[in-house]
Amino acid sequence: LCIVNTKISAILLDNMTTKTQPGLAKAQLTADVVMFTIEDNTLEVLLVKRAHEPYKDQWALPGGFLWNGEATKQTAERILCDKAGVEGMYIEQLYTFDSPGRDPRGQIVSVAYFALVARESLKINLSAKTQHPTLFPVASLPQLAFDHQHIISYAHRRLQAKIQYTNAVYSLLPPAFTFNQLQSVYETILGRSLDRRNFRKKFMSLGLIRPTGQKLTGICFPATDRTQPLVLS
Amino acid sequence: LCIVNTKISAILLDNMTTKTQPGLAKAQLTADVVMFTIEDNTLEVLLVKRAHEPYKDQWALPGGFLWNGEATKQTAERILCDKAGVEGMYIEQLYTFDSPGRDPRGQIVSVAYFALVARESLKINLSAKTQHPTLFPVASLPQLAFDHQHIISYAHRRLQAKIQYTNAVYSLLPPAFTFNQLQSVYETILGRSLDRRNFRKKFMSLGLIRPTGQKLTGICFPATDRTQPLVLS
DNA sequence: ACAAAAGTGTTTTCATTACACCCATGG
DNA sequence: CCATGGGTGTAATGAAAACACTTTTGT
Repeated sequence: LCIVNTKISAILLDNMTTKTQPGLAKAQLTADVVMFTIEDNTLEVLLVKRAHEPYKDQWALPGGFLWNGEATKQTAERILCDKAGVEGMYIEQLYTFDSPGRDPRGQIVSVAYFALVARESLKINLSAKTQHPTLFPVASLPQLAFDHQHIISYAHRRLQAKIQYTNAVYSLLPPAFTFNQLQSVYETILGRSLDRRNFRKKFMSLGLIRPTGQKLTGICFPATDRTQPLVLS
Repeated sequence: LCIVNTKISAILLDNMTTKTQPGLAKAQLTADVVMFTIEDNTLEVLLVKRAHEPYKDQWALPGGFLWNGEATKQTAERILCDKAGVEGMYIEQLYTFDSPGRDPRGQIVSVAYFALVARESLKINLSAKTQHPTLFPVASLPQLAFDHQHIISYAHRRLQAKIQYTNAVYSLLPPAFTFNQLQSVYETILGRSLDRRNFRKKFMSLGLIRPTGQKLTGICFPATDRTQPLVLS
């Protein structure tokens, strides 16, 4: 199997400069976004209803084809801005999905992104053009188009891993929040309950939280400079 | 900025089914592979010499365009097989690089893979077609084409993180190896020295190593079933 | 026999887990 | 006054880090 390819690879190398040989894939690139938010202690993801075939009228991740000169991350941000009216959200590349056959229209490769947005800053745009963007609880998703169910599972696992070693979770919260709200976000994402005292101890030792001093209302601000741990007052 | 896009996004949505609108990017997809190996306590990466413009005669990661019906992972494996004569290596998707301008020929998106191969199983193919595949120490790379320097740095960081929680590093070793060889691989990748006793203790407690009993030669086999810890004899 | 590499245990420190009662608020 | 939610500390466990001498092998 290995040796047979030698000859063919010569064609490939020529292709790298001529760019117009048969056999070369005419893959198309899309960006799909898994946008998470939290509402009523439930982890939710933004879906849209497909207006066209394939998978017409089924729910799907918001996504779209790249524009000229655009990076996939910009595509993802643009799409999210259109559907959810939110800019400057936390967004990162998740994985590139490219199994042949994942899209019946042909070889369509999707660079998936995952985004975190606080529910408060979401302004979902329900005009006819936006394909009815809707939040669904991750725990009870409808039937999804393409391999989007798989992409969401992957994103959920990434999110669970990510909150263990980063402060990305702040993106899901308003600028000021209580310790219990923070813990509740963790519990929601991880799907299990955590010990209140240990949770507080851990977070305090990380120096990522600054107490506001507003004791009775129990409000904490996220550290403004998140690279530099802040001293407790 | 956000609202202006609403109108344009309607065009995009139509495009999603018609597929032939102006403004849509005609991006091309390539796979590039960062193949690591270890030789003489040095971490090395496989590079090829570009035969054509752009960056003619400069060193670059082995890579190539997708074929029809091929997944990018297959592309990466095929390329590695051509240049390094190795099949069944450890390979995983690294990241997708797509900054506009990364390739002067136009919008060329690269799905980067990273691979680990034991030096012994490498049979580098030096025919004229293979662009002189050569191993370079990661610590002293030549000037590289495109953003390949950046991709290699990213891969190196991923490798450093990965060996902390997986046994992927076995792919860099022959089937039988000594404890010190194993430790040496870790030290090479991490770029710092580790305590011999703690290293052995840690690995033994993980149950991922099986002693061969061949005490004087000090050979250990990697566990054949790596999901099931093995009992020590 | 000398030098270089391989083998071996103990102690300390730190992070993680488990666990229960008091206080304040609002109805 | 009762129920709910918010606040707090200690003890046990387990993992990680620091640390030095003996044995073996090859020259």
